[in-house]
Amino acid sequence: MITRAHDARTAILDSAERLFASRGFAATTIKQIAAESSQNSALIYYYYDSKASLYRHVLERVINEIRSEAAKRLTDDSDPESVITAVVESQVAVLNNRPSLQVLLARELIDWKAAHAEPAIRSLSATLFERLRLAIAAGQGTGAFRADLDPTFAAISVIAQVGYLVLARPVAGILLGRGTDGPAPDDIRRFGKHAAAFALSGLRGPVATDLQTSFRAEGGS
Amino acid sequence: MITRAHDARTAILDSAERLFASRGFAATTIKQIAAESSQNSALIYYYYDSKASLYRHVLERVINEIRSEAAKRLTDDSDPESVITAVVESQVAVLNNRPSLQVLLARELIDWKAAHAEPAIRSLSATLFERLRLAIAAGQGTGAFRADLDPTFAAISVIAQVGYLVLARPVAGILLGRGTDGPAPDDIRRFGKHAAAFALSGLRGPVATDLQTSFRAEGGS
DNA sequence: GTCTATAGGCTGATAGAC
DNA sequence: GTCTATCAGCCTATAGAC
Repeated sequence: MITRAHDARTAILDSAERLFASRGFAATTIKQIAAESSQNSALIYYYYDSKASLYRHVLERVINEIRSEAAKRLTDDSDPESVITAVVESQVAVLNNRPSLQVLLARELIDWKAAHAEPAIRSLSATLFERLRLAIAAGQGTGAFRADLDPTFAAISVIAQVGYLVLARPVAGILLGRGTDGPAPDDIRRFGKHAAAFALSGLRGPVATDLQTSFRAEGGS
Repeated sequence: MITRAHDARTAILDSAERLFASRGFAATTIKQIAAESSQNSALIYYYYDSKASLYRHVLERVINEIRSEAAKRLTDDSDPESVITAVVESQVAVLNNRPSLQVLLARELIDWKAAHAEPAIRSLSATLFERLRLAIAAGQGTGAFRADLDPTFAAISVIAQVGYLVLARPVAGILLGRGTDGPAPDDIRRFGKHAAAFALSGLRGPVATDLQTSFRAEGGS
């Protein structure tokens, strides 16, 4: 289960991930995966039932990595503002460290309407997203955040910012003057800081209430 | 140039747009397009040089529709806040009226890194996006918006919200309790209203004042 | 302009030697 | 486990009748 066999299996999975991410499922051939991983194309069918099965295994691994990366950054005792910052920072980290993860997920969304990833997305939704939503609702409860926003909509607005940078990478690159290769890693880091500040500012609302007179200068300190 | 010929040509274009949008370029075959449009598959090669050429024509038409739809909603004398609202509403309108337009653009981004759409995106960037960015900068100049945000980043945050709903449609659907088919048209309308409000709130900042000095009362909850 | 027929190439997948 | 050889089917694209 380990050593040579493990290596070949993993090499196939790695190459498949790269190619599925960069070209898409339909445009990637088994022979391309074999060549990229320096393995025999028939060996792919020894380890995986079909191209579709290989894709499902690739996707499963990607989803687990995204889940664990995100979970790692969320401690249980965070205040609402920290939760929001942590979520955005986690998006930036995944995006900068393993770009193909989110690209592959993006393709899954658009190519299969998330048919393979639906259980995983529901799971992430029930844990991570729900945590973000509850943090926003909690902030509204204490008066820290304006109460007239729908917490679910607001949570989507939080994740949408960096999410858009992933999904519309070439557009973001052009808008930032970097061309269609997309934003540079440092652009993404800086945009992440902006996104967190923008979201917090949007949540706090236009006027600090009498009960909640604390705010901090973002970007200045 | 009109009547029968025009009809066949347009029918091919229509079906190609639908199929390229829903399945992607590589997964769509010429015969599928022929069947969907009730035309002979060889006729497609009479009107278009190749599958790739047909795709480019489809994309060109889509881009022109997006551009004209967006331009229609932007008058020249709008104040900063109206510009932001108009941009978001224009996104919602396109998304609800012609969903395949933005899906096709999304696929172009991810499948070809916007290689075919780059000139159009640059053009849109130089007009529409620049207009949004300048509106934000103008608002900052009058003190209506907080000055510590990068106008380009802020403009991306504005368009990212509805943009994410398009690109991550199945995710948004799950998060909103609608399943992988994505948000309902009414969800999108309501989210559009939220997105404009959220963006304006984020831009206005925690205090409505022309002075950007702020109190330091950390952890004041 | 619209059709039938088909070429030529590549794809996913399998059989079977080692 | 890893390899070679190969098949059946589908794909884009073209030739040529009408």
